Order: sequence, then structure tokens, then C-alpha cells
Amino acid sequence: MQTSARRPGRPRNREPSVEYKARLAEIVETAAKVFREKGYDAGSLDDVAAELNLRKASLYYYVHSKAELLYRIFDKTISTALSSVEKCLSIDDPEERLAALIRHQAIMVASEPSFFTVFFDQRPRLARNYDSEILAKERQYLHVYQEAVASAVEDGALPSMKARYGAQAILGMTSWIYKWFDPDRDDPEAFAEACVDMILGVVRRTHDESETYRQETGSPRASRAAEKSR
Amino acid sequence: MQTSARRPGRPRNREPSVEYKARLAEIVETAAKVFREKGYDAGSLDDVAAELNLRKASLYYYVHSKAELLYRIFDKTISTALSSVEKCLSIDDPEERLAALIRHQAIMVASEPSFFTVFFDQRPRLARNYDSEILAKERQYLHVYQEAVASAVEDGALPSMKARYGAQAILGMTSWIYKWFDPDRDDPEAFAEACVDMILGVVRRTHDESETYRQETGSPRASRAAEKSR
DNA sequence: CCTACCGATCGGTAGG
DNA sequence: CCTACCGATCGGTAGG
Repeated sequence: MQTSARRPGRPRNREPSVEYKARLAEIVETAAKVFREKGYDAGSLDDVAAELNLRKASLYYYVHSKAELLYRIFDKTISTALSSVEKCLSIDDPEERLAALIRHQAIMVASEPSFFTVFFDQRPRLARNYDSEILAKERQYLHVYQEAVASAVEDGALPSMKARYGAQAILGMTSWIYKWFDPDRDDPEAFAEACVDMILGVVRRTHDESETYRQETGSPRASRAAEKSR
Repeated sequence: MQTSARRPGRPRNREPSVEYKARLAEIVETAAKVFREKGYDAGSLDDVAAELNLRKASLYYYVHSKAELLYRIFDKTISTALSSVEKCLSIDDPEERLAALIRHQAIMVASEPSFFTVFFDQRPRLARNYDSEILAKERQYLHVYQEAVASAVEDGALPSMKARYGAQAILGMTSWIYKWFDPDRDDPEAFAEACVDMILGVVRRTHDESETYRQETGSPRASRAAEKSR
């Protein structure tokens, strides 16, 4: 009999269907938009549902609580960030690696304003039971920047400093874009280059000296920076 | 008659008493603490009142609404920042002036975490009728940093860049401290110096060249940076 | 995925 | 500065 080939007992829970997962993703995305605009506490589940032409109660088919919805926004944000940052880690040159990380953070944040605005501004609203998981991933992410700073210092591309401070300075400088970026006015790529130039660019001689620049060293960063400062 | 010396009509509203103003300041300070911890929407007036051993209704003797309370937090924050930043503007040397502005922002934000956390994270919760006044002051404040960046670029202390991007980068790098600063672990002064070194410090020669630094130029920044990177 | 509904919280007011 | 209270909103559930 064919049926004897079936596993005994209750069939395992099936994986959620692709439709289900797509709908859930849509809900999470909409929630990020609503929470960005109204904040987590003032943005109601009615608001989220209405934007999807649903009733509030229907959302509970997909999430158990409003708190879980917030968690899903956080998890998607930090998980995507963690996996997309990896491409920078294959760069061997410490200065180039740090430059890539700077660009990565600025451009990523600017490209997903809803998720990152909620991630950054609603961080204290995340329920306790979700906190440790997100915190662990945040630390991983910070660690990537700390290591890159430490290597750049060792390489002589950055002045000596605590890796923690250097990493937080860079993450602040780049992430802050979510607070002021105006798509009609600003260019994330140009901003990212300005950040790279500030942190790693060739500094011209100061004061009343003649405008002679450092000799080029063959580093792609140095030569590009010298070219730009013309 | 003595009474004839009085001005005719209803006496002018007296200035609020000093006790009244002190109590109001206390309420605003407490609200900043509560809104920092719970957020503006989730932090109730009952919470604020309880921390002052008052009943909620008593707060209405001092403010007309919860929205006004938030406004007062914003106004105190940006007004204090605007007036305290002025001391940096008397510094003539563009590099030193920018260095002072960098230190100022990092240390100020770290020293008033409640006010700045609310200021930065609850900005979109500020009611429309208060928005333009705060926005105008924010722009003034940004302008200070933009001008300083432009001068530093002209002076050769910074690579060429849009003043807006340079200013936002510096404000982001320094302000971000409110999100990660741990008083038991971190030192705002040391962080501020790390920021100054990253933005204005002498960059060592890159890659496998010998560790020769730029010649000193007599600039206090350059000499201090060279000293630190020993 | 829906209708109907509950219980709790909260900003704000009356009146003193 | 207080007691007492109202009206509205909202997360969540019952039951389908």
C-alpha cells in the first residue's frame, strides 16, 4: 500500500507556503512604513491593516502580537545588514576594506529608510524577550567595523585609537544619513565618498604652506583622493 | 491717594514667579527622563507626575498639553546647544575651530543623554505647530557646522567636499554617542579626541612605506596628532 | 481572513 | 495642586 510509505503519526507541520511568507513580508514592510511615520506606539495595527486593505484581526493570522511585528522588522534589518556586509570582508587591503564598509553603511541605510528609521529610533521599544537575539547580531555587526578599524590603524591608514570609538564614529557618521537625507536633494554615493575622504582621504598640508599634497604612494585611495582634491 | 499712582485697568500679568519657573524646569527634566526611557507615546503623564509625587492633573497647571511638554524639551535642548556652541566661534584658526566644534557636540550630547535622546529619537512626534520654530533653530545649528567645514576645506584642513555632507558627517559621528555611550565604560573626552584625530589628525603614510609622518607645520593640531600617534 | 466586542490605558477637563 | 471622571483609542480575543 502506498499509505504505508507515509511516516507514522501526525504529519509534520508543513513549511509555511510561499504565499504565506510573501504576505507576511508585505505586512512587515508595511508595518515598517507605518512605524517610521507614526512611531511604534502611535502607529496602530489598524493603520497597518488599513494600508493593506485588511482588518486588524487578520494580522493575527500572521503575527502573534504587535511586539512580534516590531521584532520582525528588527530581525530583517540586522540580518540583511549582516549578510550584505560580508562582501566587504573579502577585500584584502585594510584601507580599501574600511572604505568599502563606510560606503556600504551609508548606502544601505539610505536605501531602506523605513527599516532603518524604525531600527534606530524604536530600538528601546523592542520587547525584552526579543532583545538578546537582536543585540547579539548588533554586536556581530559592530565587531566587523571594529576589526576593520583595528586593521586600518595597524596599516597606518588611520591614527591610533580605540577600535570601539573608531567603529562607532564611522557607524554614526554614515548611519546618521537616515535623519537628514532628502532624496530630491542628496546623493548617497556622493555622501559616502565624502565620508571616505574625511576618514581616509589624503589630508592636505595645513595653514599658509603652499598647496603641495602628499606624494602619491600607489594606494588607490590616495591617488583617487588626490585627484578629487584638485 | 496712593492708589491713584497705580496704572489704570487690569494689572499686567506678572512674570511667572521663580518658584513656578523652577518647578516647570523640574517637570520638563523629569519628562525628558520618562520619555527617554519609555518613548514619548508610551510614557504617560501619570508616569511623569508620579516621579514628582504629583497627580497628573497638577501638571496642567504648568503645561497646556503633553505636546507642549515635548516642545519644551526640544526648545531647551536646541536653545542650550545654540548658545553653548558660540564659544567655539571665537576661535580664529579654521582647523582648531572645527576641532572645538567636534569636541563640543560629542561632549554636550554625552552630558545630557535624556534631552538628546528625546530630541533625536522623538523628533517626528513633535506637533506641527511647534515644528517650524525648532526647525529654524536646527538649521541655524547645522549652519554653524557647515560654515566651519567650508572654512576648513578652504584652509586645506579637510579635503574638498559639499559643506552639507561634511557637516552632517561630523554631526552624525559625534551625536551618535547617545546611542552607545556607556558611562561605566566609555570616556566622552577620549571619544571626542578620536573623532578629531579621524577628521583632522595627521594621516600616516599608507602601506609598506616606512613610518615617517608629515613634517610638523607648527599647527597645534598637527603637533598634537603626531605626538598621539607615537 | 472577517465581524463584533472586551478591558485597559490615557490625555484631558470639571470643579474645587 | 487635588479628586473624580469622561471619551477615545487600541491591542487582543471569540467565534466563525
